[in-house]
Amino acid sequence: MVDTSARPKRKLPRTAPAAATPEAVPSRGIDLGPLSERLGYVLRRAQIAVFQDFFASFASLDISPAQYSAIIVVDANPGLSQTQVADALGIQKSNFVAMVGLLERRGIVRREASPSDRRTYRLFLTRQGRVLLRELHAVAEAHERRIAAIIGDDAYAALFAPLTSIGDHLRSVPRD
Amino acid sequence: MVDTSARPKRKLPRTAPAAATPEAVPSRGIDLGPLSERLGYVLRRAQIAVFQDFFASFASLDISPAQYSAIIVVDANPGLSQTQVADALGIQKSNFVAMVGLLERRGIVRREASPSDRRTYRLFLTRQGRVLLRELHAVAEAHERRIAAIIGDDAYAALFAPLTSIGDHLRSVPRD
DNA sequence: TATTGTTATACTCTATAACTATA
DNA sequence: TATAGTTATAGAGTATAACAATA
Repeated sequence: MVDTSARPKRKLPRTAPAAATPEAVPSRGIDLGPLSERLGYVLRRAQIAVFQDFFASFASLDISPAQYSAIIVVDANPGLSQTQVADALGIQKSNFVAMVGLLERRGIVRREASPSDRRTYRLFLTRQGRVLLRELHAVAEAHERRIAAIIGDDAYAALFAPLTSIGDHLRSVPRD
Repeated sequence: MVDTSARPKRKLPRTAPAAATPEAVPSRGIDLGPLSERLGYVLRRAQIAVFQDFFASFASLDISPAQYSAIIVVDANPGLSQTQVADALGIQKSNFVAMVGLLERRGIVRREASPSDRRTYRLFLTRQGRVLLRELHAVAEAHERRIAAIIGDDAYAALFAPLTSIGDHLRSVPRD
């Protein structure tokens, strides 16, 4: 689930030379009407901007938001199965396979065969993965501070509770 | 730009029968560590939840968030060119072509040849489009009230300024 | 030369089905 | 029968290149 848009393209395009800036900035000279009072629109714009800053911040480490979240969950819960981590992140286990494979090839995550259930792998960070994670956290915190600087520390801190609440509770609300 | 993820698939899948619920809910039994203090993560989760509610709300009218935003901009700025509307929404003009075509075929938007510049079309809502827009706004407002009910009216109202600010200003912040 | 609308194309993310090997 | 990991595949969104008509 947690992923997308602001997406810098990884591979070099075959017919195209090189990506400039992803997710172009909407022009500000045109009346957006009631759009600025629609939370979905405002939320989406903010999320794209934050992800763009995230991508720019982590470009040198070549880590995406989705990878960062997976590394964090594996670190906080060593030994979880791929399915458990995928569920925790809200992504399909089938789509998680390639990501674990990549993190494993990069020496960040380790798959360990479970002794009790030979169908499952238990996931751990490698030592190198833990070192990387410290670095990632430092970059992420600078990124957070950059956002806080825009809107002020109090407004920044005040965003978490309502946004988390929306993410947690909206799905189950009945439609009328 | 403004669009995506929570995406109910429109067309019926060819190899697959039917989509159940898009963007699965992350399990809440696992420690997410510092992820819950990363604004990007929280923002993304909230945005997906809000878009899911939006899709559910507008399913019967078959209008996506991107279409809704385009209809609003055309209504608020009658006679803009496709390129201008695409720029205002932050989407590529090439990707806007199909959307205008669809809205035109559905009788919501009208393309009118510009008398002064024969390369451009001026976009307008049809009468039917304006009727639809009123309906869309009513549904959208119910959707907004549903969100406000989760976190309270004050917290809801307080989200707009900081989120808009982040969306407007983050892109131009220099990296260090 | 530059721009508008357009087509074609590639890549990413997401969702589902189906397979295998286990349980 | 059911589940874990995997593969294959389809659909949607987005980015770029290139073209014809026009400026």
